Amino acid sequence: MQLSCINFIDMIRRKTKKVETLINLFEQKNEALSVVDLTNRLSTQMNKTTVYRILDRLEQSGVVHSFNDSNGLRWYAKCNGCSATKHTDTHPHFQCTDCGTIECLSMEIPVPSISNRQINSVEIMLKGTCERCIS
Amino acid sequence: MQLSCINFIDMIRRKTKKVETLINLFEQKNEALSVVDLTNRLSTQMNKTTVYRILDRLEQSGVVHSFNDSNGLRWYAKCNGCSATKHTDTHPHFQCTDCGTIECLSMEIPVPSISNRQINSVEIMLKGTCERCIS
DNA sequence: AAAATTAATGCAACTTAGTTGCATTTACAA
DNA sequence: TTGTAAATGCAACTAAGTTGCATTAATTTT
Repeated sequence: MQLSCINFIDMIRRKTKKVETLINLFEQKNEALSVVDLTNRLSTQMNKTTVYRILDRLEQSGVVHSFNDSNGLRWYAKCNGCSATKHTDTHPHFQCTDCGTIECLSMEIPVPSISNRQINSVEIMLKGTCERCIS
Repeated sequence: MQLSCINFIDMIRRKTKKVETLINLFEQKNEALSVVDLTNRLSTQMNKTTVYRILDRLEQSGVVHSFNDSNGLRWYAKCNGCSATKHTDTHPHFQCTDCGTIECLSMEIPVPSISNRQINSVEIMLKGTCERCIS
């Protein structure tokens, strides 16, 4: 288990088993997870309302961040170096239009500033074919 | 009326009044329009199913493109230089977190390629405070 | 111009992601 | 061990978006 996982658990208020279950899922891969997928996979272990609420708490704590894909579905992915007060990890995502998987990319994409407007966050979604589906 | 409006009408199969009504709304400003907003504003003139279907046809014809905001709502904005077969206008958008307005930006944001993956489209959403709300 | 054909529209019912209120249970501190 | 606050389950709800089917409107054909 990585160091970040320990931080995860420290950040949130109560270290319930269900919270740990969700955190472990995020630790497994560097992929985003859709809420629909999570509620399905966890349907025997917890109520869907609980899934929504734990994800919400994890986001408030800076453990994960959320975004919506082009189908309007909500996804969550773990943050790197964020906290409850400082959400700075705004990495781009890559969604494979074949299998639907969303990867988190570590690259930095510089965005020019715009006159008369204040930019607070940047959401970048690249779409195409992933490593597995390309071959 | 701009030239593009004439092209708009030529692209789709039938130039019904309702189609023209929608196209005119997109011509008025360089802003994206949410489907929710459109169905509300047009509720006395046409059924919401019709709004959805006209928008769908306009997108198929390359007249507009759609995307989802971070609340999962669908938005449409007019394309520049697209057709039914060639969708190349992938300009970034700017959403004001105060008033919710989404502007289309004409800037080009270069995105580096990624190894072992094929990128087909790029969706960029900048979020912050717009010209009107900043003052 | 009338008939035939095809596309567009309205309406109602439906699907599904996400939310809310409230009662109950669990975790932690005193 | 008891009290308190947070976490959970459940059921009902909201709202965006979709579907099937009957009807209407626009084009084409005769």
